[in-house]
Amino acid sequence: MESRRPSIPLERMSVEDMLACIEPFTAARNEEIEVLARSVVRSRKPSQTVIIRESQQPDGLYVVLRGRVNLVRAADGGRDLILTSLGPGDVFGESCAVEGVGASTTAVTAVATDIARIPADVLSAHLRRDSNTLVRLMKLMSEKLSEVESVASGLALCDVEERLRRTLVRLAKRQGRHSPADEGWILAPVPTQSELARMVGSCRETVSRTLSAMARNGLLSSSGRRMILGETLMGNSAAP
Amino acid sequence: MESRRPSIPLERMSVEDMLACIEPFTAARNEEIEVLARSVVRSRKPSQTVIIRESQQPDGLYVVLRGRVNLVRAADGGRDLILTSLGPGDVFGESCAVEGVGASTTAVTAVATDIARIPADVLSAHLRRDSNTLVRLMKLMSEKLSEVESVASGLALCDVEERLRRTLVRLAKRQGRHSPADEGWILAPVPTQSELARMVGSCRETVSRTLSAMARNGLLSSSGRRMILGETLMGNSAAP
DNA sequence: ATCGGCTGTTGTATGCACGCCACAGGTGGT
DNA sequence: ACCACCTGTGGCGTGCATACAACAGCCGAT
Repeated sequence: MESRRPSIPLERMSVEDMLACIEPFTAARNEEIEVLARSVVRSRKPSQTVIIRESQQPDGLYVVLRGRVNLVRAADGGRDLILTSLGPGDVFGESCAVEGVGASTTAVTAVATDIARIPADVLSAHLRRDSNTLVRLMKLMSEKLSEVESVASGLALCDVEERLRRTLVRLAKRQGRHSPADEGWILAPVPTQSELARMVGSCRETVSRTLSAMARNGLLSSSGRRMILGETLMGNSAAP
Repeated sequence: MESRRPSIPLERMSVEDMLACIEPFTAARNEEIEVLARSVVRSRKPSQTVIIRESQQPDGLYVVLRGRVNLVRAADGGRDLILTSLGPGDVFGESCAVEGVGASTTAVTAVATDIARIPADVLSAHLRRDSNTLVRLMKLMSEKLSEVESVASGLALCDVEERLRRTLVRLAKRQGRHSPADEGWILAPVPTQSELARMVGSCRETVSRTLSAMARNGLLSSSGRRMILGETLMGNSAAP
């Protein structure tokens, strides 16, 4: 959910500095940051680890320091949909602050990931004292809502190619970097094709076919774990 | 978003009483309710009136008093998706409280509708003074998020019949009433089939066919603007 | 009233996008 | 160098959208 790109990786910063530079804490008072920092628990999770389970109350607010975490809805039959893909600086588990409702999605690491946890009671106490954080948390939620609405409307109104386009653009804007030399955006490491398929609500085979077609048409070029998105793709950001 | 069912219709209550009994204001102090009430503007809108336009900042928080309002994402080509359908007691336009982000959906009346508006500046001032409302507003948003996530995952993972089932159940639980005599839930007035189609991301014809099939199998029975959903349908509320 | 048009609702055929199965390379990680 | 996990491709079945057609209620116009 973040566009900031700190010069030092988050996992090597002090806990205080880390908190101070991520939403929703950027406007919190210093003493509040210190109170929070004292309770933060950091840990490293292997790939495919479930951190929060759907419909259960999360035990705190989590911050992704390194790696990637997917927010997922699963159906019986093994199929599922990745609703959001979170990278360094993003937070999840906000619903621990809202009493009475469990988490709406399952959070599972896509790769080996470093995370930080702020215990639920510590966060709640902080929110009661500092409404700046509360407002910013609400802003985060409204951005997330808008994103999920885009996913939903895309599924209903667009074909696979269009959905894939938008997903790649979103990923590039958040995690990629612009490269004038290659006149495009570099996206690395690219998620696997089956992961992309679970993001756009399709199957691996179709994603493979569609990506090849887009590469043929000069919209992108991929090699190994790198992908370069042409400027043509990045143009349209308005999304139904 | 509400399950309360007041004995008196909202549009006939005093503004103060009306505010006091809807979320997110149920925990607001009395003097705050009065301050808000002084600025509330009520109005009646004909069917198909656009109240809030996507990507534009709403001019206030709206309350549905009577009728129905759809939150919609439109694509070029006339096709669109109804993400949420709001009835009496529901609110929309929360994003007027979050600076910097426009509305994520267009709000349009489905039928002739009475609404009340709380101007954006009055609401913001109130939120700064009373964090109870802020917290409840956040809870509303998280419920909405969860609902939209259900829509998205349904579109990706379920066929039309299953999506229609869930949509009907949602509508019945929110607006319908239980009738032991008919051993089922009475849903009246039912949205038109084309409206249902826009809710489940399908087309009018398919909805018609699917409803007939469900009626044949005894899952529901419909006559005119009334529909009775059998207990069988209402059972499963857990949703991927 | 009567007529015509308009809007909303339901039913039936055709075509296509895309999901599923199967198999063959290719690639990265340890 | 191995093995597990990716990726590319062909074929096939089908759910569902597109399109066409028919009918009922509603309203204003004459």
